[in-house]
Amino acid sequence: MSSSAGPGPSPRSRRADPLTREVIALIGDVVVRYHQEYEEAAARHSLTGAQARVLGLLALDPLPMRRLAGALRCEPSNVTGIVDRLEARGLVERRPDPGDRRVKLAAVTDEGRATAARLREALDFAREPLATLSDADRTTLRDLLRRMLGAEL
Amino acid sequence: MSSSAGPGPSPRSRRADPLTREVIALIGDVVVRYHQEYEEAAARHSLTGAQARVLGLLALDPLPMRRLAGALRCEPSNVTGIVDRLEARGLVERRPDPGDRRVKLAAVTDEGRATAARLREALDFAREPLATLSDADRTTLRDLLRRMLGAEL
DNA sequence: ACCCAGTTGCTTGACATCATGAAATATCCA
DNA sequence: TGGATATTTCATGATGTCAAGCAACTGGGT
Repeated sequence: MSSSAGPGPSPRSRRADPLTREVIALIGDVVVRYHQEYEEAAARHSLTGAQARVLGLLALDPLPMRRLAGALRCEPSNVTGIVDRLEARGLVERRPDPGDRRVKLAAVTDEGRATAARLREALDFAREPLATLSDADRTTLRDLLRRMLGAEL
Repeated sequence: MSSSAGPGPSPRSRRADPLTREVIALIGDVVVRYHQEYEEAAARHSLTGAQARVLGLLALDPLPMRRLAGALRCEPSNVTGIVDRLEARGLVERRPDPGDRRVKLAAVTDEGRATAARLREALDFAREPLATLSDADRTTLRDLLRRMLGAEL
């Protein structure tokens, strides 16, 4: 993992200062809210969070099961069940990969695409809190988040 | 919510501008990374994410099961199982509430407190992509997140 | 005071989903 | 042919919901 964590002299004596701790706590709050609203939005469409994530990914592009597992960061055997349930509802279908008969491509159906689109609209939540920020603020926030994430990507 | 799906001019007319969409996407990335690191840090202590969250809450203060469920935003019957598993490991104990014999207070044991402390250090350390931001940047980020979250709290 | 009904807090049970890991199967590739 | 890869199946466990149950608190009415 990130053993590239800088020239830190002592790995754990590194107690964060109050400001950093507050930012961490705030990010934690954001994460909690995001997850909560994501699950609720999915539930409004009778989907679980995992199913909604898969549907969202497949709406962009069909994917082999293995890649789907990679995107979700879980075992391929887990994806089998999630796609099974989406397929049982007619939102997703499995298609053969013409180039490799071992591979099955998961792809959204028309109904699945429509559901994914409605779901995305429902995810307005992230937009609302942002409404209180001016354009300049949003730009600042974007740059800070970019740098934060870019540090280890 | 948006049941205003009438014969609207265009269903996606309330499409957010590109800047807002990018910020939303970045927040999504932060959420994904945060969760991943949280789960990994918990796993390093042979805990699940839910168990780690409960342990972290109880390390601050003993709580009735009901309040714990409220904090986790799940059903009380679910908390029973999570606390059961923590109790089986000696990290948490159930104590009677002197004021109301129906209530059971979940409280960390000494060992639980120690585990919670180690866990928190691991999390602080893991979330240190913030280190790439200057003090001024962090202050700015803090203020932006505060305003974003404060809007609906 | 008493008792009874309703409410509240927690647990239990049945069930669905998500997640892992090991083993089986089919296919690819060197 | 033999080893690697993609998917599935099975067993298992954690998390989550809901309904039902028990214990304890609370508020009337007598």
